[in-house]
Amino acid sequence: MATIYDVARLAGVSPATVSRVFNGVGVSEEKVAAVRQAAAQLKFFPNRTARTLRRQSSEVIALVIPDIENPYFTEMARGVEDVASEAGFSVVLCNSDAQVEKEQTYLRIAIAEHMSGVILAAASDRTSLEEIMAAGRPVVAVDRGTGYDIDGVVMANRDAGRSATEQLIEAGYSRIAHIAGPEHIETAVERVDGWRTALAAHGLPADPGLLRFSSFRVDGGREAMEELLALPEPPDAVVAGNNLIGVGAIQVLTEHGLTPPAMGVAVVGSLPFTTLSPSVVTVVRLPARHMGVTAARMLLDRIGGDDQPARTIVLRNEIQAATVSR
Amino acid sequence: MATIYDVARLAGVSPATVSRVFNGVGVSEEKVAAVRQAAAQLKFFPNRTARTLRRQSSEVIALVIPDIENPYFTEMARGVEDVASEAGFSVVLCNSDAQVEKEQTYLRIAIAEHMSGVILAAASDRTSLEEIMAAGRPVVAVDRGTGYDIDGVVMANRDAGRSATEQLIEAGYSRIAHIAGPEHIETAVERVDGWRTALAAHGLPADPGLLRFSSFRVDGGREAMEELLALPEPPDAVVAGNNLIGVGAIQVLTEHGLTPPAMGVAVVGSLPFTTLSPSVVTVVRLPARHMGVTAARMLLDRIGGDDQPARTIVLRNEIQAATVSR
DNA sequence: ATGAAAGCGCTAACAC
DNA sequence: GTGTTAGCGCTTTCAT
Repeated sequence: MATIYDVARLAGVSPATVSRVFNGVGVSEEKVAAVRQAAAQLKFFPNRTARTLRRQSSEVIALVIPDIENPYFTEMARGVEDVASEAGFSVVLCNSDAQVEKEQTYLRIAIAEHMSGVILAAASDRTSLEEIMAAGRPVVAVDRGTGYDIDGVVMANRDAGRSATEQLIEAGYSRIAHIAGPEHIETAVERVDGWRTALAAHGLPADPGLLRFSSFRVDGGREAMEELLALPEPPDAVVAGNNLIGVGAIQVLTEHGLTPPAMGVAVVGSLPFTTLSPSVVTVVRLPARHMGVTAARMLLDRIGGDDQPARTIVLRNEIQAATVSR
Repeated sequence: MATIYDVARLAGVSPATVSRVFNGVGVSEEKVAAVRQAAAQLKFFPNRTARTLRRQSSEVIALVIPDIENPYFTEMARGVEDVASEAGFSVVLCNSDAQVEKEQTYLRIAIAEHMSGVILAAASDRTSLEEIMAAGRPVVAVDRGTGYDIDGVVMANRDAGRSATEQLIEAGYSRIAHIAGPEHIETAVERVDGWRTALAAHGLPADPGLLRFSSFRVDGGREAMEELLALPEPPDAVVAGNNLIGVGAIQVLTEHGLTPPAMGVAVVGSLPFTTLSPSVVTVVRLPARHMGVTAARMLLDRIGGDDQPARTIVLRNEIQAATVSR
């Protein structure tokens, strides 16, 4: 690999001048030409590691998410990436696999690699940001809060849980179960809250047996749905706590010949790649891409030196109601 | 941020000793203890940028894929990640968005950031690897070949196309269309080949109107399926060139009241998050995770200095036939 | 506008 | 086993 010195020698200038050419500051026309020509000839690309070491910062941001196989997060990632690359930043995607330890490792890498900032969908409410905050790197929380006083972008989760439930009530269902995500994740708890609120508002029972905490994954949805169906008095409808739970629940229902709307189904989150007709399942669409875009903008602002007090932005959902009921 | 010098001073040793402690070479028990204690107190983490600059290599590999929203690639990413992190490497995921220019940018970043190697699912047959190869960084191709003499892991695409088609033939369909991926992508072309072969072997027509080149995405599948249905003489079955095309095609069929098996459907690739019964659609399962695992192992071997001639590994598929026909 | 030179934080010879 | 020291390739004062 050619260095700045090789280019300088070939172009007959100093290393400093080569650096200036690549950083767009005042250099005379002729020298610019000479340097560019020499660089091309040597296939020179500036060594980013050296630049980062010298500058103590790099145009890279980290996006840490708990499940790279969940389309909700990849859609968000696209939003982040579009904004970041527009601004000349690269995004490195880190999959914490919902484990606090892995997450911690990635946060340390972000510090140690001089990344400019982090967008984080926390693995749990036990996530620690001490180190990264001590390092002075800006962090924006997405999807879930963190317990720290930092910027954040979240969905209107209570609303989402409530609307999903209300749609089922309006469609005439009355024994409405809820398969929620893990109890230690904020979004899950808030959606449960919405489900409770809606039931209470309509004088329906929130039978504890109808609430299942599960994982935010397909198998979690499957297991919980099986349990619900095995109940002495099964529900006649179910609210799925996220997209993957929805997929799992519907799979099980299909296997039992209870394809919606035989049993009512409402899902918080878009159904990824569904082949179902949109008329049979109520979906509360969560603007994942928009969340990514917003978070990236906030982070870039912070990187740019913005130091106003921390803000949290709550994104509104869009409901897409089933038109068919049983 | 504390440096190695700060730690050395506090622990009463030389910077070199601190370095040794963090790199696991012979240091006396007491000094190790002193250094660890000092490091903890100062919240010291080794600066990776500096280490990378010095060592001229970093324990990071890049995984460049054309569509981060496609579960096929994220599943593969998990495989890569599992192997890599086991070996102490981090993976940075780069989304080329199927654009050769973006891909080129990421490859340059990989060079400039001293990453140890790259796993690449090429955006197109025009992908250039000149620079990265000149930089001496190992590259392993996945999913698609590259036209360069490098290691690769690919699926048995012809087989996949052929098996998918034959399943439909055996189920009694005779006018079998194929919605393929882009014509400039190897995997797409090979699957077309398999489709042709199967039809020929059974004396069925490969009507040119029944072959549609499209994008490897849901909307590509949708458009092509609409076109096929609008034909004066529409097909009675269709082979989808990948998972997302399959989703799009089935969506359109459902909207037209032609849910499989009213029209036969076979998909090359697993249907992500499907809520359909497995009995109605034939699926050729592609071992995406395994592909990632294999590629990561090959890359790590190369990084470790392995210099045997380039190998290409072809992964076998598993067919999961529909049990219901019309 | 340009060059000389210092130094970012770490590692790896090389001495002892 | 441990310390000294010279860079890795770049940016950035400070002179000129």
